[in-house]
Amino acid sequence: MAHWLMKSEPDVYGIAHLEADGTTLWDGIRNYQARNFMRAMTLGDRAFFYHSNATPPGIVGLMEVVETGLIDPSQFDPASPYFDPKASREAPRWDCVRLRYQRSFRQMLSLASLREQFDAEALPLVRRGSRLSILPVTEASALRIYGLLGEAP
DNA sequence: GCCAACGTTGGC
DNA sequence: GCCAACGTTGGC
Repeated sequence: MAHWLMKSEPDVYGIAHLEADGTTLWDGIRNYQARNFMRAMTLGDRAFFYHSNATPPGIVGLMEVVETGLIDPSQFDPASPYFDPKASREAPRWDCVRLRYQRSFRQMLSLASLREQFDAEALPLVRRGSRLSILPVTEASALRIYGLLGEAP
């Protein structure tokens, strides 16, 4: 069971939306490195839900991977902002996973706090200018994150 | 609004 | 294949 961190803007799709929906398709990822991390996910993996473009940005909750290897349907939809004219049903380019809401943490763990606790090697998220919307989290870093939050793993 | 990081595109 | 220009993400 691996840990990941996945970013979403709370105004677009925040943890409150996921809590209401129960599960969600993590679609619209159009970055190959992020896509490849999704491909590496396995059932039962955990993902920290991170609010980006928020004030402050930070980790707000926890999700579980419940389906893997799904084709992202938005790439075929001309009306979608994620439409990709280079993708076809015969040769899809983007896939995604399904995530289930697990819980919201009692407090947010802000990026500023994470920067006090981790260097970029231990948690690449804290690197200045980091843009990747999906990142792996080592088990050591995951345990420390739970500890800082006062939450059980 | 500015800037850092970095992927993509296109000219050659 | 190189590289400059451009676009996007996202923090501050």
